[in-house]
Amino acid sequence: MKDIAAHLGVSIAVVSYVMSGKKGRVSSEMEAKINKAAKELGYQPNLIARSLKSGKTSTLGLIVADISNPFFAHIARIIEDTAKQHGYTVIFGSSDESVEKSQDLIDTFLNRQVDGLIIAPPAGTEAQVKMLQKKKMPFVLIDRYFPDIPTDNIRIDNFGAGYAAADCLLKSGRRSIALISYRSGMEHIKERERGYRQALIDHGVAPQDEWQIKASYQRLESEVREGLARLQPGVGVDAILFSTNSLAIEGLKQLNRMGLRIPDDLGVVSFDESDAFDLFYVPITHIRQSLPDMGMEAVGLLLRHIKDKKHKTEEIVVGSDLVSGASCGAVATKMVG
Amino acid sequence: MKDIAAHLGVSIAVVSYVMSGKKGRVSSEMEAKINKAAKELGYQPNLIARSLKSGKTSTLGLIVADISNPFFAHIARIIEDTAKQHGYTVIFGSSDESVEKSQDLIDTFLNRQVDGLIIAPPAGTEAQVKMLQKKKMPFVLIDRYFPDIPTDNIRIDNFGAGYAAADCLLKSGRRSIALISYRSGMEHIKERERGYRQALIDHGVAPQDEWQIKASYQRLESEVREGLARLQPGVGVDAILFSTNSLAIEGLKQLNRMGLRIPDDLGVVSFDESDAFDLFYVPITHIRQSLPDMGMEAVGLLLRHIKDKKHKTEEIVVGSDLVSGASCGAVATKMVG
DNA sequence: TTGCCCATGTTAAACGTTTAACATACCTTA
DNA sequence: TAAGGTATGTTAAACGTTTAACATGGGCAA
Repeated sequence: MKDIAAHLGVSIAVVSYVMSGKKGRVSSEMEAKINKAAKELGYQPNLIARSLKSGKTSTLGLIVADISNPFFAHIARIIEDTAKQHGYTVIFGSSDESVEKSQDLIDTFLNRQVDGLIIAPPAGTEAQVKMLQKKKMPFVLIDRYFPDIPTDNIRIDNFGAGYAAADCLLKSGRRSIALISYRSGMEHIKERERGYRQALIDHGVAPQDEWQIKASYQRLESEVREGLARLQPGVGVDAILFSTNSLAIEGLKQLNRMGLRIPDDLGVVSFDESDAFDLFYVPITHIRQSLPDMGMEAVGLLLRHIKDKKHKTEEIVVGSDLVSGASCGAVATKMVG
Repeated sequence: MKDIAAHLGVSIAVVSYVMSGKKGRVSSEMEAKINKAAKELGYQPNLIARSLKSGKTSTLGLIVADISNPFFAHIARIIEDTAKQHGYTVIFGSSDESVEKSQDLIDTFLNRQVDGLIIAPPAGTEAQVKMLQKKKMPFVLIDRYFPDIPTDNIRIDNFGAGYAAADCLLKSGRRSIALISYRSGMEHIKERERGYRQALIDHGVAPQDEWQIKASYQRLESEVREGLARLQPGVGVDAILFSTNSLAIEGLKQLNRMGLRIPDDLGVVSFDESDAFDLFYVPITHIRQSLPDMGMEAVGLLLRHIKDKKHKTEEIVVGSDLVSGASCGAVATKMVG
């Protein structure tokens, strides 16, 4: 801008007026001259300076458990696109379900003056969420949420989805159904568990504690292995419900290794999507969450909150549906394609 | 900082000196007082202001074809981690293999004053790359590269990998081997094609033009379908080599639909990794690129280039290997696990 | 005692924008 | 013709840092 002003022998202010598109502030001849000079000199605005002045960065921070997990990668893509449509750029970080990394990322993003945050919060980060609220930093939670802390959040009907998943297995005649989930105790997982239990009860099956296997994010492989050993699938239980895609992928690998056939020896249903579910020798029935809706709603809600700081908190439930493969068991009737 | 200075009745400068860790510039009592006040008042540095002054943002821009593609999502994760270790944050964007979107992202990132860029460039973006060079903006290319433009870049030995992939099929007794790849004409794909052809020739098989199917990124499904129809797999060709994971996923879905059995009716090898390859009814033999190396080297090289603008360009070839499944055809001898 | 140096703190300019407040000249209108 | 309005440009302060240059006072050597 300085160069343009000097080149034309005018003040920096008038250049700024035309560059920032203020109408009616400068004559049209001057505007033309300045635009011409700007093009010639290849002017590009310095967004950092702009941000410093305006206090806005047009940047959103995205914190997920792991960007390389297809579930989050897919959401990230939607968020990126939606944010761009509104002139925002996204910076991201992976928390690995760690409280410390999450705090670290939040601090980093705050220091970088992001305008808002989209977070899939790890278990145990209630304090971080409250801190954001105290600082009046706009944010929305996705996928997970804290029932005791009212916040903007986007999620599916986890109870209903858990119910539908178990229901599918029960309707196929399965009676002893295991649930493999994360140990974290996050509410969305608990809801899925509740849905699963209710479905069992509604079908006259008493849920057994030993059917519920918990694995930790950090030691997925070994704990899934131990869990499966305890379950004795095919003998002890006749079906398994996985509450996330990563659990299912790991579980299916091990079931393959154990030589179990699905759905003959064992019925299987999972949450989330994966190319592997579609291409498995029997397509895996799974709960599909509407990731486009989740991402778009998250950005939309966040931007509304950024623009109107007094915005009351909203909880948005987006769609999910059961995609029928043949892994439940009733091959003939369930196959969809 | 202003608050701290006022609170202590000192100048802003001395606060700045201790906050930015300048040693020997301020007495230790003063330093202690200021640190205490900073903690009490919850001071957090404004990185935007810092950046404006220093001209450095400690931010890297990452441009990939699609962050929701597991290949790029995985690289993104490595890059994120490596960048964080060095105090850098990553902003990302997906080009969808579009020249315009790529230009758009580059412009956005430059305006945001990123310190450097990591780019998987779409076909036809030579001019963009040259523009970056003219502006002396540090960047490194990953996965793809332009043979006519010397740039920092990280890639695998695409010729060797293509050769190894085809070799595996040939050694299993396949003679008519199709290659399905992207139409883009990017050098890394061409190299894979050259490797494939050379392997055929070395095994005394004359490559047929009609064995080479090209699909465009934007119309993947229909063009793969048409390509497969022309190939008549199982009749016209006895094996298919896919040059990327997305092509393979799409292709395998359609082969399933066509009722073809692998490896009995058709041998298959793919590039890249996927959970679906491991969990397919027969594990898919594939070329695994060392993503950790690619990501870490990319960040390392970029930071070297940022620190030393006179750094001469480097081309780094990272490892790749053939992960044997049973999809080549020689089930008995090839199975690995 | 004088003169210097050193340690420590302050002042002010700068980074690239934005924008309120001011200045100027011209045009109306009565 | 005078008063007021309008159109257009300039000045300068501000955003939150950093840092060169300057100021001050005390300690030390000769």
